[in-house]
Amino acid sequence: MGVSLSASQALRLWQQVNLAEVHDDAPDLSERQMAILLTIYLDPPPHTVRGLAAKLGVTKPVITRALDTMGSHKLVSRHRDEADRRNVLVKRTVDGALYVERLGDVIIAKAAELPL
Amino acid sequence: MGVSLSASQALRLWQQVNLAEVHDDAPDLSERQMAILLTIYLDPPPHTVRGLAAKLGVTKPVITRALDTMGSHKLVSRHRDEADRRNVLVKRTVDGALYVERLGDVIIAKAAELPL
DNA sequence: CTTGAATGATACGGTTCCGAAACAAGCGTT
DNA sequence: AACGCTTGTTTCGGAACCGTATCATTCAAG
Repeated sequence: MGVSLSASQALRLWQQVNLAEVHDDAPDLSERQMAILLTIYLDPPPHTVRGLAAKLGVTKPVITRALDTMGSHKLVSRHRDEADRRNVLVKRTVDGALYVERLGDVIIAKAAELPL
Repeated sequence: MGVSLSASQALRLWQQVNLAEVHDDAPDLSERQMAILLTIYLDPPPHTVRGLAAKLGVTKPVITRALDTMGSHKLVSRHRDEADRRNVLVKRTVDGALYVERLGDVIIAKAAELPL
């Protein structure tokens, strides 16, 4: 169970992927935005503002603002929960799925290049 | 040569490490700041503003501002190059080394927890 | 109904960041 | 000394983000 990494490999991987992301034209996401985006795409729905805030250990406005920004980039979308109209359900988008998929490819590629 | 990751593992690793970083009290670094910090700590010196800008593919003010912020957090330090006083040499700090070391530990731990 | 709790969004003052342009300082050559 | 060239910083208006507090809407229970 698990993937074994040396300290050198772990940090080099982090550097290489971050360098690749910075080099790209893709929108630079903050750590918080990245955590939100990946949680939406990896964890089972539904995803609410409150739930995301709890999972990240941050306040609700942080989530609202991050969704504003990522929504303007079409990475996520918001919909009222018709069952309980207080809730906002955060959902995936085509662009967001492409972004996440591409990120995964970069991580895999950089991991494959790591020296032993 | 290299570490083999599935798409699911790669993305889950990225999520878990980002979640851990967000949850921490440690200063939230942007992707660019992270790339700079790791380059300073992993790549051989000397590190200049111009060199970092070239490696990241960004303009010099981006580096200056990132060094301002990270310097205020004591993660890096700046020193004039006495051989050529136009240059600024970016150097490591004790706090920065601790930050990087801790990050490496988190990555290793999260990688070890990945399901097959 | 009305009240209270829950959920998201918004307002506020302050900080950081952006890209582009202008600036300041140091070097090397003449 | 004076000129270009390199290096790093600063400035500018505009945007994003922070934490705290407040607001608006909705639900659910009395």
